[in-house]
Amino acid sequence: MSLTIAEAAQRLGLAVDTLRYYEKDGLLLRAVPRSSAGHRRYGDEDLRWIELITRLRATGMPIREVRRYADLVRGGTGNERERLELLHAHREAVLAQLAEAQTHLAAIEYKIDLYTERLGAEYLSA
Amino acid sequence: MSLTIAEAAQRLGLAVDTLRYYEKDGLLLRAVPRSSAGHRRYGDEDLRWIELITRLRATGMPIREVRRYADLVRGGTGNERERLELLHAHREAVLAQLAEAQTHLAAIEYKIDLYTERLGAEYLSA
DNA sequence: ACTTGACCTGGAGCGCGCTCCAGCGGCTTC
DNA sequence: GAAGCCGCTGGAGCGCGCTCCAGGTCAAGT
Repeated sequence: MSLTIAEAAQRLGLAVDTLRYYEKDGLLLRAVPRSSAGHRRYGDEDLRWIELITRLRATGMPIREVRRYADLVRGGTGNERERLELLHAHREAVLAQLAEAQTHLAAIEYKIDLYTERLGAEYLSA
Repeated sequence: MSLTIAEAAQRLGLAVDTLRYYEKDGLLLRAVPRSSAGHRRYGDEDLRWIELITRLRATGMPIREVRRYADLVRGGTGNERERLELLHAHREAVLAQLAEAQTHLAAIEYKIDLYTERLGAEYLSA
């Protein structure tokens, strides 16, 4: 029902240091609850939230903007429009970045084709 | 026919410092030719090469691997297969990265839909 | 002759996002 | 009760990819 930091890290594919860093840096919705020994216990909600911000990070959102989003959610009801705007802007940025990457990829693939052709010819002439 | 570093930077969308840095770091195929005053003059080939490595960079290839590729090309004929392997591996990495980004994006869009719905309901009830 | 401005070099500095470390506390196992 | 192990904290350190700076050279304009 609740995981140690090592278990959470493994499940999320993050380092334990990263989990502590995210918490210290205000990226989480709350201070993660502690056991009697003062050890963190990650609950389902913590895990789901961290999964979401991991997706934001993995699509290029900077830490500081993730924090802004977390601040909004922590702020409670009433700023949904702002949250939506933030996510929407990020979506647009990701789409633009994907399109750009595809253009670059096409150029790189063209280069690959040139080499493949060249090596094919060499192979035939050998 | 040949450009100053400022002109080259503008055309390539890079900073002049970045151009000098790339050269110092061995990412270019040759030392860029100089004017009598010792100022760099970028020729067409220089520009085309930098354009290519900019695409590699923009798709996430680390500097050190760009250098490896440049080393190969500088090495002359005979290592085409290695070059091809490097580019091919990069292509695979980019494709994987694009696929992953799309998965993350879908999850983020789901979240956006939730907010949109919520705000829509609020609008109707207002 | 002097100013201006673009460029040069070597090297320091920086923002980002972690990652590592020392020193310590507290369960569990023998 | 000693040893091992996991986790804690605050803070330093690091790799990446630039970016900035001081101090200097050179060519052109006035």
